Amino acid sequence: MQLSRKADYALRAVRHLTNLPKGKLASINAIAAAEAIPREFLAKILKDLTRAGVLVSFQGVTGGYRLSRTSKDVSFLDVIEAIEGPIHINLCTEGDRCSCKQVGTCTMHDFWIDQEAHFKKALSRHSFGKYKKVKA
Amino acid sequence: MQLSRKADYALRAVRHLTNLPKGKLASINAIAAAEAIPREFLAKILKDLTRAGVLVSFQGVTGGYRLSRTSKDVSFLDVIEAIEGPIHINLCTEGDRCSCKQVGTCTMHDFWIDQEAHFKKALSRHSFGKYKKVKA
DNA sequence: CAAAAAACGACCAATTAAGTCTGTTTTGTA
DNA sequence: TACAAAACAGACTTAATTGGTCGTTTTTTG
Repeated sequence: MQLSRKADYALRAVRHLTNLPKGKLASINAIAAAEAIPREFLAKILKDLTRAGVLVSFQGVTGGYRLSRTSKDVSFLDVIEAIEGPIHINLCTEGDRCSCKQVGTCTMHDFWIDQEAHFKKALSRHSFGKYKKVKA
Repeated sequence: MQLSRKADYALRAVRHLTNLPKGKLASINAIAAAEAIPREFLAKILKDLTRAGVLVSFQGVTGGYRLSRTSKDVSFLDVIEAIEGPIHINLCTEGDRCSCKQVGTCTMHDFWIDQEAHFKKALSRHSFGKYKKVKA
């Protein structure tokens, strides 16, 4: 019942990119140093975020990463799900993988569906706009 | 970011005990069969719940388990924390184990504290009274 | 071309999750 | 009193996941 280290690092990395001067890029090395994240592990994380469309990457000697869109349009949910996949607070809410469906009607199912919806909403409403120090 | 199978089983077991006729006990075997939980695994779970004070157990041939108090006074939080220990939605909210404290002030910390508080409140407000079929 | 950057994928150690197995103790009943 | 049925206790196992490392390749630019 805890966010993975990986997802937490991802959030920190994105927060870092939020405060980059417009048009600038940050390298893995720079982010790793600034946020105290193991270099190679961060490399994997940034790759995942790029594949998920949260970041844009540039190769080559002047390369690096930046957000793919305005920080206020990047939510915690975007980042977490990019790393961990779709959030399911209980096996029970994964639909097909829920065993209680076969046995009968699970009376606790609705509760978890509600909680999950609420949590996801909170995460999706929380954007990185809040972490921008110098507002453009 | 998901409830453990163990905690889910624990909730189902407690729900089962909620609907026991007053004064009656249920054995591990009975619960395991009714809720489709592996017998030996459930035994450990019920032991944990008993140690945590959620259930009361009786040994001997007519033994078994029952709730230690009214079902409306047993919350999801009671059960989950009995099994998984104190809930911490992120390493960040565990206080001492949070690395960001050393580095500086973590701007995301408050968000997690809030979310955790909200989630725990929801769990603590959700009691098993709701799952009682025949209301005393 | 050399340096610096990202991309890719194999590998690894430790921990946790989920469950099993074996044996002990307690207790009501035939 | 012996037996059966129940809980108690804890060691053990297996597989998956987590958190992270390493080595190599590709891209880009001064």
